[in-house]
Amino acid sequence: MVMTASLKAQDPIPPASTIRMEKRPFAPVAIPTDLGAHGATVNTRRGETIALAFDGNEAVFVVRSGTLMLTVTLPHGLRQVVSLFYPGDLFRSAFAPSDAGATLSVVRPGEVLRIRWSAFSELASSDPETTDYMSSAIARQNASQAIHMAAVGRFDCQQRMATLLLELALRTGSPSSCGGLIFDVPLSRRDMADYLGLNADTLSRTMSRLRSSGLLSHPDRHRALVPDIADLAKLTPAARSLMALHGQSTAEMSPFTTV
Amino acid sequence: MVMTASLKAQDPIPPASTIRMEKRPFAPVAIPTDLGAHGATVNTRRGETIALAFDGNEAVFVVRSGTLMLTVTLPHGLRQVVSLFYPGDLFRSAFAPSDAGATLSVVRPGEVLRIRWSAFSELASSDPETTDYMSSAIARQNASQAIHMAAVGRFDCQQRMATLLLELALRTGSPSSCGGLIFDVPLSRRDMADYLGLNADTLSRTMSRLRSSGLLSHPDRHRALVPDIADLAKLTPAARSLMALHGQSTAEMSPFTTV
DNA sequence: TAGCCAAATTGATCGATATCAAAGCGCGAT
DNA sequence: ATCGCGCTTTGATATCGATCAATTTGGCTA
Repeated sequence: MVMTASLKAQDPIPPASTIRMEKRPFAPVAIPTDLGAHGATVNTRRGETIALAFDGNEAVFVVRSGTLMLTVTLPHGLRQVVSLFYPGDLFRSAFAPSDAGATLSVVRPGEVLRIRWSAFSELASSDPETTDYMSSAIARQNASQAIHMAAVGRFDCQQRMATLLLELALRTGSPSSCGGLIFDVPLSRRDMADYLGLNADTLSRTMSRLRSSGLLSHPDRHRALVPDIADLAKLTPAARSLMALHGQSTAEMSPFTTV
Repeated sequence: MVMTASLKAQDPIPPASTIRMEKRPFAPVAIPTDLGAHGATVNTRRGETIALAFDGNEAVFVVRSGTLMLTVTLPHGLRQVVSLFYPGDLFRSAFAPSDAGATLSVVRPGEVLRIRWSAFSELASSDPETTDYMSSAIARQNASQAIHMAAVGRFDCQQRMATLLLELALRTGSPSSCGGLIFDVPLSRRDMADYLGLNADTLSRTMSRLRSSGLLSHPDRHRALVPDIADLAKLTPAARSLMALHGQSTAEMSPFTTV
């Protein structure tokens, strides 16, 4: 097949000299169980926009299930999906820039905890469990954002696509009956493109290419099946980092000793 | 002049419908004065790499003066400057992704406070001033990162360049004797390019274009003079957000009522 | 001051991705 | 079940920025 040629894998050359940190796998800290008592539980519907402030107060959102997305829209319709929030993630409304058309919206329905910032910060200063949860969630998310930044700034089209798919697979994937990993792709093509800093047409093309090379298939429009996740991982320079970041959150599947 | 034609300004159309937040200018919270007692003061030299961990412990770095930069380097030499840290900013080593060749280095010499994370987090849970400082610094930096993300993901070459220059001007600029704003450009062309997700050659070209159109001049290599900051602001869709973010940190200069 | 090396500039060319346009398809509404 | 709209796919073409290569500049050392 013609297009297979362009699907070259990355040389697995780790830039050893530039790695200054020892391995520090992110030990995920669980959401404190009693956090729900301090705010409202919101059942989110797909596509819904979540108001960043309520009653004029700043808020914190804790994702219990489902997926949220933070977008900014600058003049001329320049739209960028800044980050995705998965279960365990935390978002404070002050993280959104002012004057940038920031919105928080739902890409995968689920349950979100909404807590006033004043209440949350007070709790955080008295309850160590909440403090730990907050700092570890923020640290993990910042690290994740750094990878995302590198992908958008430096990867080519296919690398970006592979990065997103791997991220989704690691975060929300589960082993499928026919081997491989199956996961939701709750974002529209446009949202994915805006997340990756690409044009939606180009993204669609790239996805078709991955599909026709057998790395990926679509049981239905918002679902993806990756027969061999290691093959996908070979396509993105961020594979190792991504696995260090979200690898063990879904501990039941990890055929990653090969990579 | 021929090239002036391509220097078209942005229509100042605010995407009103997408702005969901009221104006919330970031009130900068000062670095607690007694923070120095809990860690070491490091005098940074230009180009120096700052070890992210010391004695095998995680650390927090608080920038008192000068500028730091966080870089990741993924396989194939893909290098991305993730963010810049200015006075008042705070960086925790766990914010750097693992397996991504992350380094923290000095672009502008100054003074950095280095505190063990264990000591800092303990302090943060007992001292409200530190708590406030930490959360507001992190919030501001996250918002800043969102803008940066949009710039790298969606802006063209000139818009990115203007965004960086405006950021530097707002953060570190001071009024010059000949009118206008003068500021250090401590980054090399390559660092700027890696910050903006551009090629260094392209960046140099863009800069020459700005220079020859009179928007910018270079008294010397690492210094820039912007005669009219409003003209520069017109070139980036992120002008308003940037000004909301760092505008008032240098309160003495703000001829921005025009924008 | 001369000499050397790295950084920056500039030009010529190429290519990846954006753009524009036309089908195709799926999903919700009636 | 059918209709209609919006999302997606795919093709043809244009374009911006990357790449490659040749100078030029600047800073540092001897």
